[in-house]
Amino acid sequence: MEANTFSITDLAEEFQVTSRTIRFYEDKGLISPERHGLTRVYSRGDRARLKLILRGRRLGFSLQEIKKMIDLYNPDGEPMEQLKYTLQKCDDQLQKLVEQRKDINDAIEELESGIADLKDYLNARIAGKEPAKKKLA
Amino acid sequence: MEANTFSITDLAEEFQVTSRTIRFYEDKGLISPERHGLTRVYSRGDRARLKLILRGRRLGFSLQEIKKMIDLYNPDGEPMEQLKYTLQKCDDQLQKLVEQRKDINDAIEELESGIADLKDYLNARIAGKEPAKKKLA
DNA sequence: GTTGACGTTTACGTAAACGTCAACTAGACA
DNA sequence: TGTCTAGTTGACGTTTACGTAAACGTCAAC
Repeated sequence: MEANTFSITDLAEEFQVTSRTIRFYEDKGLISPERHGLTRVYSRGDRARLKLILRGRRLGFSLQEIKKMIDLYNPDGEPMEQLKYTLQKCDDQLQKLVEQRKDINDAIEELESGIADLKDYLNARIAGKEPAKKKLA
Repeated sequence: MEANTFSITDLAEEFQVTSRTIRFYEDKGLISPERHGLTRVYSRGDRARLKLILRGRRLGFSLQEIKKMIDLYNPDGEPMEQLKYTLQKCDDQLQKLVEQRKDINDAIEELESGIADLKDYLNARIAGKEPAKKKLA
């Protein structure tokens, strides 16, 4: 059977983050493992929560946003509010990402044509040996 | 005829940046206008250089990288070195942007499917909430 | 002679997400 | 007992691209 508790390095290794990062998340209130003395002991729930945090990060959410989504989740109550909040945030983030993608696509296009121009110019210089000195845009 | 010199606010307005930003670029050695007394006076060349800087920013280059590209440009010498450097940097940046785009596309996909799931779940909850009574769209 | 617009400098603040370092402790092993 | 390892805390450092404030100069207009 798999373990039911984990050390900080267990999780750090599993998810490829530093233990400092995990402690940082704790500082920010995103996760709060139990303690045996001073030592942090992570439950399966904590592990799942960390997974969620990292997933949120991958999707481009800020730690604050992630914290809100998690805070809102109350196992006793209706999950509606949390889900609605999360859904809204996801929609927002989706918009942001779509815009970013557009910006990046534009930049890529501009770069590609710029690169092509540069290459042409360099090739011409090499081929023509010494064409006239011209000004670049 | 158009003006041959510009004040800092001229350029700030033309390119939609704050004068603070332009001074910041000067701090970083990206541009160095003449002075009349203390006041900065920008030539057409300075203006063109600023344009290049902002273009570089749009394409996602750091100010450091932009500085190197500009520093390398020596009007007296062969432009080959500068062009090669710039070309290399453009290629690198292109790679970075392509990777970023991929990450963003992945995130968008994940978000979209997540959103769909959430919506399904919410709709199911709403539908099941008061089964025989009302139906909420 | 004062107002207002614009300019200058220096210097500290901001945001995000950690990294780095020093100093300390607790437990395990020999 | 001593040493190792793993863990802890707190505080400060890093990066990038500026923003903001303080305190002052300059100049033309009214």
